[in-house]
Amino acid sequence: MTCANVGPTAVPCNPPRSKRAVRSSRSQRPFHRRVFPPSRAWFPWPACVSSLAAMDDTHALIEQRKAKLAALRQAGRDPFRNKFSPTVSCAEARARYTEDWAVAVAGRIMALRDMGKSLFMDIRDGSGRLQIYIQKNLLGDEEYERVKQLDLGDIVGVRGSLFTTRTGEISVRASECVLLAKALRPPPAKWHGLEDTEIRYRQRYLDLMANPEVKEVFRKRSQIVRAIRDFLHERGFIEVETAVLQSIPGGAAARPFKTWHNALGCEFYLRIALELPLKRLLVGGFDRVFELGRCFRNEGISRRHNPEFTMLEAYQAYGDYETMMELVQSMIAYVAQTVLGTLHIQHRNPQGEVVRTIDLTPPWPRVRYKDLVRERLGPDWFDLGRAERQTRAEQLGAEIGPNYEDFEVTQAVFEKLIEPTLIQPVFVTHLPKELIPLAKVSPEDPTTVEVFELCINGQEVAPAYTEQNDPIEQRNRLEHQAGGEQQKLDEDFLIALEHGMPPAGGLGLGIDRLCMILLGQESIRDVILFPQLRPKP
RNA sequence: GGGUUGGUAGCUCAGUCGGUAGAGCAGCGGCCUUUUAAGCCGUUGGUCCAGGGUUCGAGUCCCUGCCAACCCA
Repeated sequence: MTCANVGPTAVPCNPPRSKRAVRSSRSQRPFHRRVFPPSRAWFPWPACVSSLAAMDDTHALIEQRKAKLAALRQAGRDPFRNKFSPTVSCAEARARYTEDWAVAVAGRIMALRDMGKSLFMDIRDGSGRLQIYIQKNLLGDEEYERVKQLDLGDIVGVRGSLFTTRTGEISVRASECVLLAKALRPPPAKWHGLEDTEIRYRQRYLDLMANPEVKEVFRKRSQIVRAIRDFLHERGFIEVETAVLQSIPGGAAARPFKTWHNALGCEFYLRIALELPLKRLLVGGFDRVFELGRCFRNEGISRRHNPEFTMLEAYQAYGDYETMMELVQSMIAYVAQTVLGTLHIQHRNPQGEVVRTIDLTPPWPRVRYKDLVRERLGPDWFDLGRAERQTRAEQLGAEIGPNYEDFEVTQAVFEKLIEPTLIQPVFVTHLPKELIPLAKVSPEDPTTVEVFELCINGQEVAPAYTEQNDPIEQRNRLEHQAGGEQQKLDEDFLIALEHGMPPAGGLGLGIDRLCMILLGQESIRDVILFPQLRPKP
């Protein structure tokens, strides 16, 4: 739909930082206390959410529909049928049109054009739209009057034969038109679509009903996920499903959601990453595994952040970060080609103008972190004194904490100034080892680690490492990360590593963000069917 | 958490300087048997987000709250 300028992420991140922390770790923001004032006693819906949903059921529009419902029941007509079997979908009927073809179709009434003794009706099913033509002399007076009682939004089944109207539109000349489900509430719109963002997100069904392009986004999202699965299966990966409830949330630095198991009488956390269980599976002998799963982080909500989001993590034994580089590059190119039929992704603004084109044609450039920093911030950046660097960073607009180490200062500037400019895909490699304590040190430059961060559209989309498989080193790092809180150590994971984990490459990929990029959506809410909003009081 | 913008009929939106609450579509009643944003005539529909305040008088000005979007943390 739309795509505006991509702002900087500008969230200074404190190490240790996990690869899986695709979403920058953010400061805890307590939500407003939730207030539940006494509900109005006459109000029938406990969770009234919008003016549309809040239509009191004594509203005239609802009253009229209920009256029609009652009349139907009185006449012995069931307004909610159990079954009607269409022989074709609306799209099929149009695509495979032959004159006088007898069909049965079903769908929601989207438009009614009453001509007196005949009327036209547009119905829509999951496949698309189809016009129905209803004539009084074909149906008989009684049935015709019943059809005239139908409302926009009702779901009907129609039998008849195909023909083409004078203006060339494929239509069904109805011999029968039965109500399958009465809509008691009016549909949101006719041609404006539904624009109220709050109703769009809270009552997504209305959004899908009113805005075909929204439906297309989610259809494509489904195809994207499917293409990812196909690609990985083709490469010999197996898909697994690991536990969402964890007693120690690991694999990233993020605040978890807490929950409680009644029978076990203990606390659980919703997982914040998929990493640790998948590595256990490497130890167990699955050499290529992936999981597409929901992760949960108890942090802020924004255009780029939803509390629950979908991650892909893939691990390949006997691979390294370069293996994963090839993997993710091929995968995203495959997905784009398969789902979109192109490697050139156009992002448009609300006016429909192309604001940028992302070229996913492989190979994507690789650049070392330090080289990129020198190029953008000056060749002498790493030769500056501590104070001088901080001063320059602040001049450049980065927020620098008082106790920042040198690498943190650099990273803050990187995230604020460099990352947002990385629109075309690029692998930023060899990050300073302090920044990512969970990857393996690079033999060629021991101040860096074997990692990459894939940046597209000004955001980090997919980080990958050569995975740490030294259990002693891993324990040191995790202990450091836990800050001495032993209960946060996933002891079983460390024991697993002690049994020997093959050298491996690991990849994390934010599916929601990938969808944003591929589908040109500027808000994560537009690629998540039911984004989290504050519950209405 | 901070800033900005917004919340008016079922939907999309106007509402001037503070002076009777508006339009299109939807709905309802008519006319119309190939229309398609059908058309024509008539018509119903409002807790102007909520609560305070200023004022003779508030959709409009002020304060507080709620919800959302965007920007920033």
